[in-house]
Amino acid sequence: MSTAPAPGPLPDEQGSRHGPPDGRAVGFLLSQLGLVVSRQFAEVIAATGLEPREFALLRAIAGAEGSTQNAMSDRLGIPASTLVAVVDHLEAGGFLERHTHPLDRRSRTLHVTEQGRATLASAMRLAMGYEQQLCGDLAPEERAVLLDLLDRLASRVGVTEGVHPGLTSGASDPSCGPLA
Amino acid sequence: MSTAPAPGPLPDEQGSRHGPPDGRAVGFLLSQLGLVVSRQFAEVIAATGLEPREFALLRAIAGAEGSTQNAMSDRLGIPASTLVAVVDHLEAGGFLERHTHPLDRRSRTLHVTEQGRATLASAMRLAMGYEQQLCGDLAPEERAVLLDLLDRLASRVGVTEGVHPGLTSGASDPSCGPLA
DNA sequence: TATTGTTATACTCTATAACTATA
DNA sequence: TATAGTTATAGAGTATAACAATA
Repeated sequence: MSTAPAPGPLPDEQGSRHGPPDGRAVGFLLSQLGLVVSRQFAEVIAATGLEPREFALLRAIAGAEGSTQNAMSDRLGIPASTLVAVVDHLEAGGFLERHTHPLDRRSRTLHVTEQGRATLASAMRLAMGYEQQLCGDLAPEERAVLLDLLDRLASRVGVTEGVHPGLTSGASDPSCGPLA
Repeated sequence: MSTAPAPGPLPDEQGSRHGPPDGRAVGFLLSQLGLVVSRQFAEVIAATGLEPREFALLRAIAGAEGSTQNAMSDRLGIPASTLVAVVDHLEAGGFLERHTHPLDRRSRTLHVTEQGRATLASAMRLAMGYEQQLCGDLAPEERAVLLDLLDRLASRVGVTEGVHPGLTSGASDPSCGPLA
């Protein structure tokens, strides 16, 4: 699947009245902003040694201590084979540990270490700081309005709450089909 | 550069008042929406045989007929070596032609064919249709408000109008630095 | 010697599918 | 026979640098 961006705003064609009345495109802006915000977010939390999806996984485990890799794979939409590498890296960094499941020795349960929790908290603070900075020009009511509008687009477009499509295996993703 | 997505919304930590008051994150929503919208847009215009960046290039050339590859490379922020493949594909599809520059035989000027123009117009209609569908739940004033808010975020975050960061070479991109 | 376009190389990312050890 | 995790392999995409033709 090509994850290539939308190519530009959509100026009116003279005469035809199909397009937006102002020649600007919500889709293009979202595509631009989404990419830039993702990159900047990655830069911001890089100070903690975490990549975004490692942060996401660590947070998910912290909220469901002792889950198996399989469970996490399902929950985050990350293919099992991909998850292995992420867990490897987090374990090598001392952020989490694998234990063998007491009842099923095929399974590994995942546990956040003390260092993992500290790092997670620190990454959380950085993330919230970035959110504040990103919205620094917006009055609180404006931010509320923006959140509402984005939420409506998100539900229209078929985005699952809290699950990022970038972590999901894209090819067989139905939400990625012709149109929602 | 990792273009990995932001990992999730940001629930309040009890006590500390650094985060958003509602536990939802504009950054995360933008990251989610941007990716999904990009994918859907690609699906929508795929009917024309164009990929998003081919669409972008074809549009740019149509608006600056006879430009050289170098000029286009600069303008869109696509590395010259990458542009070659895109132009190759567009030329093979009959959408544009390379001519040798009359004054400098190193340079190739780019020209949209008749078929290219027809296809471009068709892709444009599809794109505008997608924009309409995307914003179908929004009243016109709401859409105007959304555009205004997104524009303000975009300028704050350092997004160049009409230039998509996904086309730009990410590594050496200053707008991708620690923070804007 | 510098520049345009091209090609070659290397590197990252990811998905598919084989493989192991348990069940 | 089926499942959890792992490893291996192959493909897409892209950036870097070498290259040929021209200036």
